[in-house]
Amino acid sequence: MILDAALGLASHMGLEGLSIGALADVTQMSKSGVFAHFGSREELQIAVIREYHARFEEEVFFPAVSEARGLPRLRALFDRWVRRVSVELDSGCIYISGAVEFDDRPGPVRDALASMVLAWQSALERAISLSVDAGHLRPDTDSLQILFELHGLILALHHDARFLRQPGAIDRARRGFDRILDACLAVDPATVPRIAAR
Amino acid sequence: MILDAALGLASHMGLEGLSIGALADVTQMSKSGVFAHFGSREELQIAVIREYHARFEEEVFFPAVSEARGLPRLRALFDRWVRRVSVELDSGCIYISGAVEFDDRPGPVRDALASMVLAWQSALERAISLSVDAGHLRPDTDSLQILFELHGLILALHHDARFLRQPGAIDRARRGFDRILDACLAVDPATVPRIAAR
DNA sequence: TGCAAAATAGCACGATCGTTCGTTCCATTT
DNA sequence: AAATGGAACGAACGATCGTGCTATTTTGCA
Repeated sequence: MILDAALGLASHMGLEGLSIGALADVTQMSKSGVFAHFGSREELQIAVIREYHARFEEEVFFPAVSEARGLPRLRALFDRWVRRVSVELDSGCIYISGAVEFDDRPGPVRDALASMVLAWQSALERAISLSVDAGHLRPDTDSLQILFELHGLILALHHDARFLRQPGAIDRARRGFDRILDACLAVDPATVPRIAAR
Repeated sequence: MILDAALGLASHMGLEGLSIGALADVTQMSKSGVFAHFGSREELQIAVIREYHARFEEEVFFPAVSEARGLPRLRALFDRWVRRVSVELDSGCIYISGAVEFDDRPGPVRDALASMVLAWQSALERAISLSVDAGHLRPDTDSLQILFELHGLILALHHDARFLRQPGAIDRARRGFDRILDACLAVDPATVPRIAAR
């Protein structure tokens, strides 16, 4: 319950803005009562990161891996990723806000955050590579480059939707996805039945 | 001099992490001496944003508009943008960090930040539209979509270079730029002599 | 039902935050 | 020579921060 409140608070104020006092107010507990559960603010932040990671896996990664490997799975991953970032229209992505807050603040919090982000990125890169192996994407596809550009779409979505409050950012992200992958589609139509269709 | 120090501090700690006490330490002044120049913390933050905007214009926008309109100018804009975000490898982009910090914190600071970002985005969009008008890009080019994707490349660059400390992010951003624009190049080779070349 | 253990509350601490106030110093002007 | 203005200073304020310590309450198990 405390973790849940902490996650909600951190999504609004960022990991740095997450204070034990505010968390105590929200949970109707005393500061020391909250504090005892974590032992330090850093541990609280790390616990929040881990919890966010678990939910991210549950809502984005796990449901998507049940899709057929290759483009369908990749599309499902991106689609759920988009939904996660934009549905959280009033609860920002901790991966993104944390990356900005801790980009030059070394320490265990940054390490925890980075390892989670890297884990997600490598999972996504694997899905891209699998699409190549499955023959859906051209063999000379640079999967790390695709990863970079897809990540950029999500970051731009987060920026435009959350900061600039521009509607239509979701569509732009999806259009970007299609455009990026269209350029890498395998030329042999036999190997790609109709997977690329929206 | 104070503003200069404030900018350096804000690039490292973010606009929210910029404190008057720390600024006084850096400038070897008293807190009240610093404070008197701005009247409030919010005014200090806004002054920093304005100063950053001025420097951004000076280093990115103004030199690029001296290039021939169309693709050369657009490429120059992106190139200087990339350099600004990555050269500041140890002094983050305030536009980007500020967008995350103030994405759900209404007020004059957010307004100032948003207006600067929007100004820059519309300037970039104009450069894209000009490339269409000049015949360098296909007439059916969606300039706002291009803007969205280019912005994504910059954000991904900022993320990978600053947070993940991954070398090669600059190249990925540049490659992304080429890929995005290659797909929109006008088909008539007469109108595009050799502008698309790296 | 009783008892150990865990959870929570209460209180206080040093530090830092933004801000206000009165004062001093120096340069410029009258 | 006197008066004025701006800039910086030092001290202090209330608030909040994270973090200890010590009771007290609640919980789960024998």
